[in-house]
Amino acid sequence: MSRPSRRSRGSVTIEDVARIAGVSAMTVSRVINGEKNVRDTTRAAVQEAIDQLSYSPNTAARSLAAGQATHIGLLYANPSAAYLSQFLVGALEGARRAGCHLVIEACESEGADEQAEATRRFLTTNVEGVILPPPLSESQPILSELEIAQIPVVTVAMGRPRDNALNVRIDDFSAAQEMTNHLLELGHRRVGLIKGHPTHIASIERARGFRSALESHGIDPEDAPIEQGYFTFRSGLVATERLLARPEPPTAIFACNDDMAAAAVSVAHRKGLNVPQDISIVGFDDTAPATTVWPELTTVRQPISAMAEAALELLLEDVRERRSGTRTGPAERVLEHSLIVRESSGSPASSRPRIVRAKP
Amino acid sequence: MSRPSRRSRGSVTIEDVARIAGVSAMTVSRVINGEKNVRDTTRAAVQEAIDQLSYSPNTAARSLAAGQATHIGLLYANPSAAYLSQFLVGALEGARRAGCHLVIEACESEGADEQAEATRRFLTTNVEGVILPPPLSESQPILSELEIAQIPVVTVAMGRPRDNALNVRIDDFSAAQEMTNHLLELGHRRVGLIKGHPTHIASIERARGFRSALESHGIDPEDAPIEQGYFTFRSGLVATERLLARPEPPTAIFACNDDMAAAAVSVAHRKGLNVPQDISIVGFDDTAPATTVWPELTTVRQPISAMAEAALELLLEDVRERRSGTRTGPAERVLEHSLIVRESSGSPASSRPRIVRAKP
DNA sequence: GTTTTGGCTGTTACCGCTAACAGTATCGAC
DNA sequence: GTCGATACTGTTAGCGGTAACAGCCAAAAC
Repeated sequence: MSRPSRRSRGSVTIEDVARIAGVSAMTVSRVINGEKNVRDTTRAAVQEAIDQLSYSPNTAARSLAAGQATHIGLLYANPSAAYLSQFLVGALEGARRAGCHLVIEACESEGADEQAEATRRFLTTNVEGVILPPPLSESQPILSELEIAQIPVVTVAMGRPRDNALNVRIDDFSAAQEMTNHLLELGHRRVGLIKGHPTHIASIERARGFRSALESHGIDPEDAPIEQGYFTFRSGLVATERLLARPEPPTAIFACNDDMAAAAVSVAHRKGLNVPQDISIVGFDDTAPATTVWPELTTVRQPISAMAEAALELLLEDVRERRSGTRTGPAERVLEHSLIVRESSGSPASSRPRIVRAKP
Repeated sequence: MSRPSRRSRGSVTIEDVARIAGVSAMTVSRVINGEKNVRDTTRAAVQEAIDQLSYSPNTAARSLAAGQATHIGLLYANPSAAYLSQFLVGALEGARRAGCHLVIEACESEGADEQAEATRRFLTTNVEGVILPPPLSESQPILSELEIAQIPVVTVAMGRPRDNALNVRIDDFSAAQEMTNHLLELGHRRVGLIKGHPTHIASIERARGFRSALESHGIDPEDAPIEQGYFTFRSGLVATERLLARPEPPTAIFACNDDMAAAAVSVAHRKGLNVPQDISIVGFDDTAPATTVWPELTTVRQPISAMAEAALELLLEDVRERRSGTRTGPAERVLEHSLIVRESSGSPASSRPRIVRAKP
């Protein structure tokens, strides 16, 4: 039991593992990093030593020695708070695993010049790659500025991948289709849509999915009540008012995110309509508002945290490849979504009376 | 222009700065870390070299060499998403500056055993200190478990600091008092309160501030309509229903957080009441719901990000002190809050007619 | 048998920074 | 003039890993 050296944290190091396993530190390093060229028996011995000491590598030493990316930027703008916090949790987890730091900054302005300016300012922090969650993933000024700086970028939830780009998304088209089918199968025929922000490709994809589902059920999408929204609660209020003011108001409303769906519920209640008895309302994203309003929203779950992690992974891979000169070009990862049915959707009143009448 | 060494990132190092400034690397290090014992002229020369090269220290090398804390835990449980994301942004910024990593984990369960178990599991990740934002800052099972493990802890928004504890908070009592005064000065006399979660000291402090303000305006707090809430939107709905069902409903409602205030607005609308003409509704925290509902909420701004940063700072200081054996004992930091007046508060109907009548 | 090949492992030299300690210069005190 | 004390600055030796390269050895090729 030798006295630990000067600054030792008393933590388990790769040397300790090497000693126990009877190999060199380098071999342990190889095992940790999953390199091949290590005999199976050796690998097993090392692994056992690692488990025995419950060793975990020091990320600081690791990134220092390997000279890997240490700072990854995350530029965000005011998505819903719920979306952001989930996204941050995922990105953080990925950053911890990779041993890199997240430099996060808000870019709330909408003007092209301000955005470009903010991006340039951001780049002075020496980040080696940038993650752009929506809505900034669609911001041309920012993307151009990053391209000029030759910084690798990964966009999240961008529908139309750029050339040479990294992107993580879900299949918005299919998701919207499934949700619309859910409403149609409940018996709804007049289904309204509150679209998302018009410049977001995700909105366009969701609207396409909506139309496609209607068509496959023999309904002309041209007749469907559709209102423009902007992903904000406020825009949801306006759109819902318009939908309900129509001569033939819809019996179900599909809002392109949960914030707008929550707004729709609020308007419905204000007009004395019960959800889902009088009107079904469904959302998209499965963020906090989906479960804080009453009734809880039927919605599409996006794996937001996982998307953030995937984005970070993709980005780090690209940074490494650029360093070693082995670019593999654009990459896109599409993650799984799922339909979450809660209490805000049900059969329309027009189809329920039949059941009532069927009673003796 | 010598060829850079093997793994060089081509980035500016402390050596480059030292060369330009004509001193040793150690002196540069001293300047960076703000140590005294550096002559002013030397310090200036170094600073100039730093600026000239726009040098920024490599955090990995720094934490490796200094052996400082590298992993700080953040255990959270379902506060409002808005609160969490702001908190994370602040904590992240602090972590980046300090060059440490944030290990964050959710602990949603409410049971004491599950919380203790989750805490123990969390501790296997070798974090050197833990940040507890509300509501976990009040969780006895977690605090006990951390105390057993002898891990430094900083609580956020805990009203009653434990012995030997680090805590960051705002002055909830004064803030609630100011908010209540605001309503009273608008002319309200029947002001209702929706309390926060009963076990949170912050709730108790806010209720105390509320009562104190009433008293100083000659109103008996015992007569004030007060309902219990739990900081959730749902609980706000119930509490508001009760308040408005009273024989003499309040003309103003002070909800102890924004989520409940948003719920109050929603109920008021459902009952056909206009805000603030028929009823004033104010919140607390200034999180996202405050500005997503209509009308926007008058509320108290808590500097959530700054609180997170302060918490991290306090914690790291403590970790360092423990290492060097110079404990300074408990520390608390109280940050400034501010009253944000928006559209959800106004004079009560009963006091407005007088103004109308005063017209010719 | 010798050479080559390729899989596996160890050695060395760092990555960029800082703790600890070892000077060196300056100044006042004796 | 010598001696401490004080203020400043430099040197050395790591922190805990990994890149690059140098072996070593058995199997394959000549």
